[in-house]
Amino acid sequence: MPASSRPATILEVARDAGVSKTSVSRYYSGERERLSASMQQRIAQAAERLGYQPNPMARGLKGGPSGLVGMLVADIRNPFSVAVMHGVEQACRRQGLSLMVCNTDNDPTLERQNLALLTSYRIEGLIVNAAGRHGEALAELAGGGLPLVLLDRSLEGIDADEVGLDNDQAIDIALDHLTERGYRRVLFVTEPPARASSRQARLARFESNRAARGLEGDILQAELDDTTRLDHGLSDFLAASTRQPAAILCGNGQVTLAVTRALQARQVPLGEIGLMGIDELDWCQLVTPGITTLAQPTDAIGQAAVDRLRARQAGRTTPEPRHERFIPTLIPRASTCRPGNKAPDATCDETRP
Amino acid sequence: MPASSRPATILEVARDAGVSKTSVSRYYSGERERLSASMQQRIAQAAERLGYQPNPMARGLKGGPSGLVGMLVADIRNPFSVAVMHGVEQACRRQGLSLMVCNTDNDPTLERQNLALLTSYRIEGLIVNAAGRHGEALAELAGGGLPLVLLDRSLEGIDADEVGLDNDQAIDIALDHLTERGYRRVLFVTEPPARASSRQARLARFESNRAARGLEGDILQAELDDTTRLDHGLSDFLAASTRQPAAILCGNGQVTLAVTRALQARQVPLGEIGLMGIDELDWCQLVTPGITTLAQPTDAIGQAAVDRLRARQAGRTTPEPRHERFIPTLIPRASTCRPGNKAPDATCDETRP
DNA sequence: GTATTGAATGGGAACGTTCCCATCGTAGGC
DNA sequence: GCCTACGATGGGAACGTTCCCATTCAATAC
Repeated sequence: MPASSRPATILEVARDAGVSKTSVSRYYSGERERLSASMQQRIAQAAERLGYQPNPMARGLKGGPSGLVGMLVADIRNPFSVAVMHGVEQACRRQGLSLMVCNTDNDPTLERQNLALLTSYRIEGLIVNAAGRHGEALAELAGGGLPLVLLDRSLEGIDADEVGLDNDQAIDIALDHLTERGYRRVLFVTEPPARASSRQARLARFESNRAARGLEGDILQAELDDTTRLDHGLSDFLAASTRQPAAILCGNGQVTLAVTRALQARQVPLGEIGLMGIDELDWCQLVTPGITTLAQPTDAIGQAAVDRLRARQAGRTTPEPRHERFIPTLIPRASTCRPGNKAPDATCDETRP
Repeated sequence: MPASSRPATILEVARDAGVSKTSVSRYYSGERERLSASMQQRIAQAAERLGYQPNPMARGLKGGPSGLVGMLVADIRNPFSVAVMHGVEQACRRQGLSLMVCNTDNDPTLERQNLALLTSYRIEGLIVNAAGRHGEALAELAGGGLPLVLLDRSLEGIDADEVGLDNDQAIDIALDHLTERGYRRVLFVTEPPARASSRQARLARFESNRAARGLEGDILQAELDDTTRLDHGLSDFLAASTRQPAAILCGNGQVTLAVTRALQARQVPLGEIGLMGIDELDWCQLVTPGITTLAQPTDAIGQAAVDRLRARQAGRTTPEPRHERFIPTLIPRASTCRPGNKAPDATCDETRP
């Protein structure tokens, strides 16, 4: 409590308790049981009296465990990333770990800088959701023994644990749903997949399975701030879809936002033109008539990432890298409800499911 | 580049370059100019060769500047917090500072823990957006000389710099707008203001100025997960508003979300019943017919917070704590457009402004 | 030519920990 | 009753920096 300007050191506590600094150190380093009861008590009292708090800097210098986990997030403004981050955070807390998050704003330079920052703080594990340039730096770290988990991404040349959505299943569920609702043409809209493996995976699955299901369709790749391109792509698709019921499938939440804006701008009636998105967002329920989504189990994903990290930390051996894939939950709403749908299910009756 | 398992130390660089560790230290501590050209070059080469990177732990131990700024965020899932955080981050980057963010999930215990974590890493400044319990700990830190900026909150007994919305002006702008659009009754919906000063400020201003403008109205305080209470409050207000054009003013973005959900559940026609929110969100434009909001300049707020921090760091003296208040921008949409509005402005003509 | 300066550089002690090793009892085995 | 061993404790050397101080050397002032 007596918060002098300079925090108390282990030596001061030791003096105050009349013991050696080694004993105090032991008390705080998980060797508490090795100490006699009376000593434990004296140390506890002295520490309380002086408001002692171990200095992680000094601890980290000497090489002790830091209890720190690092996380690299590509875009902190993406609600999906935040949701997963929240899951990671909770999981860390349960394990007594601290989390240090860095946002890279999709900038490879920042990515590298933040990576340097995190490693310099001696993190014990790293969860990466960042882009993909500079994979070498990551590979190097992983090679050096740092437990590494790739979140929603895989990186070429890196053989690390991965945690994320089961992209194939997600696309299948989406196509099933759209087919069942009577749509015969589907446009898949995605951000440029070059740097994000999950985009690639979704795109690839869409390409290979669309035709197999007898669906017509197309693909639109666009940077989301390039509204012109997006608009044109959507127009073309809509123009070509006068004969068959058509739907749009959005590759992630950001895409859903951009597409919904574009559709609203041209006053496209949702439902008649189907709209479906991967990632559930606050507002999908609110936009008339409600947008059908595939919700990712973000908490579970975060938890799984931390679990993988711990497993790596514990096991001296380096077992097969493990890939954990989660199945999304379909949240059907009226944006995928054709007016003339012959086999309407319950969802299609109400406006707000 | 040669990433040996253990990172290179300053001593190794010194040996490799054939100079003393002191010189290398100087090279990395901003005293580079004091070194001769040839020495600078030799050090740079050696460092490059060995992949040297100063160890912030050791640096922090010795008491040198950490270049670290800490930030405590009450709720990372609140888009407003994230937006400000992003502003802070950018500002830090420009100043060459690193940012360490901790989410407290509105939990006082976590708040205390994270505070301990941040201070133990020798942060040079702290930006706080957290609740309000444990103000003593903060006061203590500020008293100890740590530059402190309160973000969107003020805390009793703490005389620190504050940055945030000009709550009085915000409420005034909102009331002006609603009046102008012809609404005569206004319900102000807010989360419990006990712990957040900005909620208190908005509430107080609403209470004092509503009547002064000749508006009828009421106040609804509710926890947002208590949907029953929210529903009842809204029903009561709507039931009592049959004679006069009525509008709902939401105290922040979270409230806007909850209220919009509740209104949609009871199929209230937006516009006829006015709806307006403080905080601009992705989807406010998308929900039919568009929700009028007051947008906060989040980037500017984040930047200002960092500016305050720097000013404190620089000035040895402790000048008056300064309060910086930002004016929001009105984004008028059709949710505040009465069908029978006598003096419609441009906005009311289009569906999606 | 000597004294004075100041710039460029280096040596070594801290910073607060952890951890290896040494020391001290004391209990158990003979 | 002595030796062994083990449990409890303490001393001191690291860890990688920074920073105070000392040293060197050349240039300038007398």
